[in-house]
Amino acid sequence: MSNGAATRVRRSREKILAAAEQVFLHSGFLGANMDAIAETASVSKQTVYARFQSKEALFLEVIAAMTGGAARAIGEHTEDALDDSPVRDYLTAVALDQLSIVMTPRLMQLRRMVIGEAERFPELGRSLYENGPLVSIRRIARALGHYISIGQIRECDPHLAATQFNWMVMGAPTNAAMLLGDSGIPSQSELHAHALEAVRIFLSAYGVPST
Amino acid sequence: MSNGAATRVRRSREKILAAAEQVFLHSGFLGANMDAIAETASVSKQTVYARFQSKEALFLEVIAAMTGGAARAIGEHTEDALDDSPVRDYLTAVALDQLSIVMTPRLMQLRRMVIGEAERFPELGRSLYENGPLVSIRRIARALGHYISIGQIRECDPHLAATQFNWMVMGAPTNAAMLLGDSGIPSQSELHAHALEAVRIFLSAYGVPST
DNA sequence: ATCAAACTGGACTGTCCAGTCTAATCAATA
DNA sequence: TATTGATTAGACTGGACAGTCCAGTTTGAT
Repeated sequence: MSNGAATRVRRSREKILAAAEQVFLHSGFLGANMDAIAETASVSKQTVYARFQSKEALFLEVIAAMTGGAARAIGEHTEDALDDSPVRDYLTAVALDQLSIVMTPRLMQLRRMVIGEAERFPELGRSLYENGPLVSIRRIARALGHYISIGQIRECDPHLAATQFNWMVMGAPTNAAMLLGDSGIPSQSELHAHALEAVRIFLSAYGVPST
Repeated sequence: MSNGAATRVRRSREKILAAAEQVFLHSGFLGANMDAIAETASVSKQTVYARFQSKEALFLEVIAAMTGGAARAIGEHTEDALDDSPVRDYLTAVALDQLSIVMTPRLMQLRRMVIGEAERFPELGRSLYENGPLVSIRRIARALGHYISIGQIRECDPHLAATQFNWMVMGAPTNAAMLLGDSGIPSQSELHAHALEAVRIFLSAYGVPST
């Protein structure tokens, strides 16, 4: 095999990323300490700097990896397959999926940190917005377009309606989690009830009476 | 007069608080620099430490003052006086008021900072939550209770309904502003349209058909 | 004019930390 | 076994910064 060294490099790289994620999420960018990251990764500081140019570069990679991971997770679920089920079922499934994927301590910590660093690293906020909420909204808008065309949803701007729906579902839990910490994340059953209620409200405004 | 010195003390105190607000909002707790605060306040560092025990104490006072100020601003408006106007008018007024008070760069920066420091200073997040959203929700819940009793709103849990309404109004703009920075704050006309639509949706779900 | 409290500028201390350097060790290949 | 590249421990540099100290000045009241 000609990959002995390469494997070692990849492994230490991953250990460092995992450690950095943990430390950064807990302490923020300025509060994090490169010695602590190296120690958490069980790696020498030198190795950290062999893999990553600087604290800032490491930080950006950690955030990019987490943001990308979350986007992929959202993308995998609910892959439009439900197009021929009733609107109510589709919306309910989307709402539950999103809540269960996003409302985790890890992603809420990521979000808190990105918001906190929005002044220093504005591109992170934009990236998280575009890879998170915006992706979901676009997907929902596409589905709503379909449901409008088959008469299960009133005529309306699908993107606006999708935006409304998205934040009806995500707004309350997200904001509570932002300000109250992980203990502000609602329980599974609360989230479930909240999702059903959001769908009910949305359909009573945008649904077609007949159905 | 026996207040010469006292006046001076109060004035320098206010200059320091104003400067600290500016610097902290821009750089966060760790990123802020006490020398910069003193210089911005046109005051010597010594004076800063004569008024405030430490960086942390100053930070906490700044946040407390801003949080309290915002809470007061929300409290002053919409002082329940609208109890005998139609629900639609009341909800519209509340929504517009809240958006215009809260969706300002200054309060959005405060919110970003509190979220970013949620790990270090959890009590700030709780305080902002209780003095902000929770106050509004309670007020709306009280009003909804009234409207339920006079038959303009369906039977329901007023607190839950108020929570839904609050986040339908505030969720989308707030979250955009958190991740996208001040440029993510919607324009006045967008906010206006958004408020009207939120009221429409809410009433189609919770309103009484007759009216 | 005198006094006391507030204030100033700036030097100073101690600490923390990003990033570098060195000399030695370890692991895989050939 | 010899070579090569990855890794390690830990010392070190330089800069930033919270908080203190001091010696002198300003301010307002008596």
